[in-house]
Amino acid sequence: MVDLKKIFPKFDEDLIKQLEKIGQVVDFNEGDMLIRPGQYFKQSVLLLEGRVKVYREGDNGEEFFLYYLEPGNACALSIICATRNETSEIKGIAVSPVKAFAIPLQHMDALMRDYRQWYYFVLETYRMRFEELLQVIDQIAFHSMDEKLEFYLKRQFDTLNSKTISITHQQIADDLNSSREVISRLLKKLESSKHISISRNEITMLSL
Amino acid sequence: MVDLKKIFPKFDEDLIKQLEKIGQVVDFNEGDMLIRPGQYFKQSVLLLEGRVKVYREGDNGEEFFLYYLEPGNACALSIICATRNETSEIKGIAVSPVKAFAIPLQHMDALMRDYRQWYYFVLETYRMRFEELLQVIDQIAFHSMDEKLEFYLKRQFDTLNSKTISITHQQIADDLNSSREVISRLLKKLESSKHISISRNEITMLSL
DNA sequence: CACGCTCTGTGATCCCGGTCACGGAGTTTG
DNA sequence: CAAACTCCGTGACCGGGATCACAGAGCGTG
Repeated sequence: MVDLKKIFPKFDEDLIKQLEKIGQVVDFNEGDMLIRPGQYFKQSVLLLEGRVKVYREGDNGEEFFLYYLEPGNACALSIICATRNETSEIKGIAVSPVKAFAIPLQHMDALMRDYRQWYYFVLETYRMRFEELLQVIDQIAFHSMDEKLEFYLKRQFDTLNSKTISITHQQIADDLNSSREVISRLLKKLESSKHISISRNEITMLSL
Repeated sequence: MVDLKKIFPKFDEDLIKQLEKIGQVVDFNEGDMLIRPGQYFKQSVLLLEGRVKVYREGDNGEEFFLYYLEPGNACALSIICATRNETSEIKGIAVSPVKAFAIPLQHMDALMRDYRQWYYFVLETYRMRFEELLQVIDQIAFHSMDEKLEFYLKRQFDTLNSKTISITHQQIADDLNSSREVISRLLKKLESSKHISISRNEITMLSL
């Protein structure tokens, strides 16, 4: 059994016990698509281990990186869509092996009613994601490519919690819905201004 | 007293009575700023009459139109920020005289616990706004100016529920964080392709 | 080691959209 | 009605970023 208490320290014993009773652990491999565009959620999903990259998908198959889900996070949409049986056009891909905790949607009412910490958690989840979307909008509404790139890199270093990340210029271009050449050029600029250093398949932060 | 029941038909008698007991009606004039960037919410706000235009604000005072709040809507952020005493950088301006219903945040716990319809409402509010933000991201991430403009116009016609809207090209440009000249030119194109017709301070939809 | 693959660097070109400059049309105020 | 202001139309220009074309660099595999 997984230690829910460690990953969700704010939940008290009662709630943990209840969750353990009604939910179950699900495993995914790296590269699996946890959240499919247009899918109906039948359960809420809490992330226990691993990392999930969440994209918005455009009409012609373009992708735009939104945010990462990490252990202790819930897929905000799974909670809400779950409560209403709605669908949504986002895509979530495991970028490492993932353990998740699935809670069938029919228990949401009772959890909400009986456990204040649960609805705090749900609301907080939503607030955070909302905030994050607003920041994404900032970037693409008000900033030019070089600033978007910097913001993107900061988030990567930050959430991956490392000074170097393994990624190709093409992948960055995809995440930002731009093109490789542009990203390469801008990375060069960041390198010559001593903010990062570049090598094949890798970018390491010097100072941002 | 306002007829809450008419505006929130999904709420049952008990909930309505409770809301009437703990909340109060607040009036705003056209042009008033209901939601200020950086403000702390002390209450949740439900909209009873009028319309509120919600913007994201950039670092240098730019604005970007996000969505309208209409009667029956709640300011999603006021609900959540309220529960956590957080702030957020969005701006809401009354575009007509507004009646709102304010509920002090200390009652949220009880409402959530005691009234299933209330938390359905809160979650649904959030889901809708989330969805709307995602659509905004679509527009600015994947589409060019003419498509953004079309999307923008559609939303205006749609939410204002009218074939003609009163607005200047400059205002549209501001809402889309673009410039008047560009908007004028694109509107001209839409006019010559018989999708809209233009006159001073007014745009009327022909077919979109 | 040679070949092939993926990833990166760089110039040339093009186009959308932002900016500048200006004139005219419509509306309001004295 | 004349002046002043707001709103709109349009040409000229410029720059960021998308696209194309190609070369070289790094790395794996037979």
